[in-house]
Amino acid sequence: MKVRVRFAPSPTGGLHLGGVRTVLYNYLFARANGGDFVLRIEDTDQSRYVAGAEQYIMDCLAWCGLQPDESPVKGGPFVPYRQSERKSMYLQYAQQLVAAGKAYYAFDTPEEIEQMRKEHRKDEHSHAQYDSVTRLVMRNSLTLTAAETEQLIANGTPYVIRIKMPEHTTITLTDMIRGEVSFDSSLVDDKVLLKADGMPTYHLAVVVDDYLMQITHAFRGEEWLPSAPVHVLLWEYLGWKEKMPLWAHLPLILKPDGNGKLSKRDGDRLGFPVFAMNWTDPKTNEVTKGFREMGFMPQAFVNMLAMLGWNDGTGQELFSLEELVSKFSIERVHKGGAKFDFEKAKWFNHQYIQHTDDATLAKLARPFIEANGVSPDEELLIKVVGLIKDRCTLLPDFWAQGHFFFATPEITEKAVITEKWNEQKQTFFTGWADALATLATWTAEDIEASFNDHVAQAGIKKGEVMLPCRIMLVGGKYGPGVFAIAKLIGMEETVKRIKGAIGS
RNA sequence: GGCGUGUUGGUCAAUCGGUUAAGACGCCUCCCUUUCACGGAGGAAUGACGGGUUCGAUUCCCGUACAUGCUACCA
Repeated sequence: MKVRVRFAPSPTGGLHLGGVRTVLYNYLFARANGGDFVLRIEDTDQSRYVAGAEQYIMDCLAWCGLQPDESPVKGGPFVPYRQSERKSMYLQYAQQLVAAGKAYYAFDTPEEIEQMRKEHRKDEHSHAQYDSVTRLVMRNSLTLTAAETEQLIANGTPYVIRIKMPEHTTITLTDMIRGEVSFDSSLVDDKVLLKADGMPTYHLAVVVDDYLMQITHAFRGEEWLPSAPVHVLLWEYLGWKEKMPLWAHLPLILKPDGNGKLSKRDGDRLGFPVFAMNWTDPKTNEVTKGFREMGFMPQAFVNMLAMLGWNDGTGQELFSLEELVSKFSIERVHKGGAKFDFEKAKWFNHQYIQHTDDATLAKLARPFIEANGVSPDEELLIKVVGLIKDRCTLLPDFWAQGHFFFATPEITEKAVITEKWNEQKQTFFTGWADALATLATWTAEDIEASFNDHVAQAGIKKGEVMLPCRIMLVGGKYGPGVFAIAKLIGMEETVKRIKGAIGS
């Protein structure tokens, strides 16, 4: 049987780190097994619909290089891929369950349910949920006569269809990561399968669609584990047990400080992105930073995510996507959640920058440089990138570390020059600047040789003028070797900067 | 509260009964660099607790603690 996996997000906002990792694991598994990777949009909750979220999710996948084989826009043999467009398909299965005595109609209003919960919460040992004991006192097709039920439906009374959980049955499933996990059916409530608006809930939709789309392996977050018994039962009740996918519940990604699931809020609070790309909330216009805009390379981002909860056992940390495809194994995924470490994430990006050729890097860095209003010549940019990549961790660093190559910098550390300034230095720099203008060849070596000559002539220590020289050219105490900088910005500009600095 | 899941340094983590308990990030020291990084060499730092099983437990089992997830007509 052909391997088929799916990523099934709900289009309600930005795409979280954990979501991308789920996509990644799906993708790797599909590729490694010659299978299909499906993107299915789980938009059954119309009240949570967010405009643009679906497109945004697809854009994120494209940026990461994790494109689905089948999706709402790409199509495929199992169209449609949006659950809202599949609405009409679910009722029959819900009815089939009712007919088989595995589900029932429930007419309770939200207020009535809330009332029931309130009463049961008073009793410490009660479950306060719609289950095998409480369903006997609620308004549903189990407590009403068949005629009453039919009448209510005929009258257009809103109803939902709930699964009828069996009593005292142990439901066991084998998780690819956790092994056998079992639950007591009595402790699971009668989940709503079909909502009053005719839409299925996630529970029905995920089973029906996974069956219809012939999904063979289902990866999802650990937060779904408690409802897994409902899904297992549904596969059984619908008569599809043989076709049930193999489950894998992925560990959670935790916040760096304290504990708990990593949320968008933690990113804002601690100053790092949580979403793959910038997300603008269409209602509030609030922008949440993304890894892309913060200057991560997609390959580094993906590599980092792969290592968050998985390793190949050898200690290797840098993997190309192709390598991941061949080496990834779901069995080696960790059971426990991992705290997200932004410092480590940055390290990955630094590694990728070092391993990327200068021309490619120049293209990646360009938008972050142009964001500052300059548009350097491609050849120059490539040289600059090569000179400063060592000290760049994120793409915007190419501007921070290299802006002085593109425009005369503002001197921000003037004190370094002025504090110990004297006649001797004045003479040295004036003389050297003039000498530079007559230099036969403009190489870093020649520039330095000239510098050394003048240092000797002036009778001062090289160390006394090196740093001031750097400040004149760069503006601050950073950057690559001074003579390499002079070489690249050219004779005229070098002389201009030195004279400009002396003059002021 | 109930149920599920998890627990090796600050963080990510290797180990599939016997090791001086890898490696990486971060941190500290030194070297390199007349800037800052990069790089190099060192260093500090780990099996939650209590019982078993075993010749021997980080590893297997049971408790406890702690953490976390879920307990919606949300996914």
